[in-house]
Amino acid sequence: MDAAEKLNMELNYYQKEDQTLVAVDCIIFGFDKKNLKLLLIKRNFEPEKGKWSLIGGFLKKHENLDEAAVRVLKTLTGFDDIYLEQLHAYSKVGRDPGQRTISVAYYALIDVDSHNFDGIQIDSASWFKLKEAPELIFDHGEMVEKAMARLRRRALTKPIGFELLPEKFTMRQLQNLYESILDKKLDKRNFINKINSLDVLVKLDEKDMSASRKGAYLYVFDKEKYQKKVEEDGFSFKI
Amino acid sequence: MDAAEKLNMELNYYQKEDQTLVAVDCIIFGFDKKNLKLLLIKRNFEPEKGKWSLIGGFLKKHENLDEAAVRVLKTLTGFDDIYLEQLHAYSKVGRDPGQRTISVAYYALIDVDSHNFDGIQIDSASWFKLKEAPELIFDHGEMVEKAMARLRRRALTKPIGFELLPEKFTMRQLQNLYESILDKKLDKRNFINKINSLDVLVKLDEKDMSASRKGAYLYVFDKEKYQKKVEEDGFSFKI
DNA sequence: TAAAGAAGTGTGCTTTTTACACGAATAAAG
DNA sequence: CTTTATTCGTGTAAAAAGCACACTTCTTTA
Repeated sequence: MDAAEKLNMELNYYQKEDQTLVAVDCIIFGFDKKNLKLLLIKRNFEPEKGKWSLIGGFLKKHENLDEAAVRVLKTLTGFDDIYLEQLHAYSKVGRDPGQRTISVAYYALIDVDSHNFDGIQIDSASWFKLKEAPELIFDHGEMVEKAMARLRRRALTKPIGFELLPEKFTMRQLQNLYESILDKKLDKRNFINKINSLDVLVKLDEKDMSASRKGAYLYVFDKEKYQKKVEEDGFSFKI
Repeated sequence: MDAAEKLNMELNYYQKEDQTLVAVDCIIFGFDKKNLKLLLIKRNFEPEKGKWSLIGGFLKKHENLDEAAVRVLKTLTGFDDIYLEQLHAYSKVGRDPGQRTISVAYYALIDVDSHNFDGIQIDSASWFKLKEAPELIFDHGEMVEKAMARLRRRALTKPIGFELLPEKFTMRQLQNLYESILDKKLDKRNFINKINSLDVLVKLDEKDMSASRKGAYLYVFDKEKYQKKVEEDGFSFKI
């Protein structure tokens, strides 16, 4: 039997193949105008009851992975208008001691302040500053690491940072966000010059008075303008 | 029943969850010193018999996804020392008409000339220039697109291009490779200056006489030097 | 010995990135 | 009413990186 026939067999006789549980786990990043945070739950069920983990759920027959991720996120937070991006599939044998499971990780970006989490669906969920997050079960720590690396890269080349901010924000808040994501201080003037040169923000006449006597002008991200620039001029967002 | 209990149920009663077939599909890129190519097979089995596709196989209980990808690749090519990287999980309901299957795509980089494909395991496999590749089954075309985009990004920031070249190569071959990957002409002098400024190649005393009367010096990538620079100086490879 | 063809090499201009400091505005405290 | 405290907002110059660009060298073959 040559290799083609072997593959043939594999592909024809689907019923002989091993089936697997497929899970979706979500790394949920939030930003509260100051710190980058992670939403975790304390498991009140086995296995690993009492330990902290990402939220997750299993893929169902009738849905694709993106839909499963949205469902899982909505179950926990009540929101379904949240930025989600597939990250990586984790499949180590024995990663979940219960049963052979592979997990496809997604990361989500939420503007914490504009979403009311009072109605949060799970009591034992809470936000942790990234650096103060507890140890996580299974390979969830690894997932968070990879999500963070992905976020760092993406935020430099795509305007996803705005997903973490309220619709109206100050330059300072935007800079704080980037400083949190990149984990380093940026120069205020250079940052503002760079952002302005991108020419995708609209400066409002309104001020945010919450952080200073003087007040700081509010800006909004002009998504249409951004997309038009991308399509028409091959513009690329780079910070 | 609150959301926590619902998740609890989901997570506890593993046996009630839908199981899924998990496949691995490989986008195999090759470079023959001139063109970037794709290795495809003509299916001599159902479904979609007679059409072109990526090679693939199913994940088995005892292996993780990386191992499955290596196995699939070895089955087809006979080689198992090939660069592989996970790309994305595809899960559209009905993507495979046979049975509900999700597929995790991997892309592979092969130096075509140094690998003897005479002993290739499947008769109906062949290399296609990227722009001349036939239409593919299922969502394989989408996978190739995404792999290409990933390769373009990666090759600019990681020294993975060398995986596509023989151990010894000329500057011109390296430039041809980058021109193929980026699909644009590069300036010879600027390219060489850039590469030399990275300081990770070793120029040999040997010449390649195959492409010119004069002959062109051969170079090798100094992997140890590269890794040392990354670790010690935070060096980052950028083309 | 002439012709052909790829190999090899450096400079000046433009653009981008980086470093860096002070006056303006305003509310709160006295 | 005046002072104080605090954040906001702004520009320039130097350095580095990117980019455009053309001629000579080498060697084989006719």
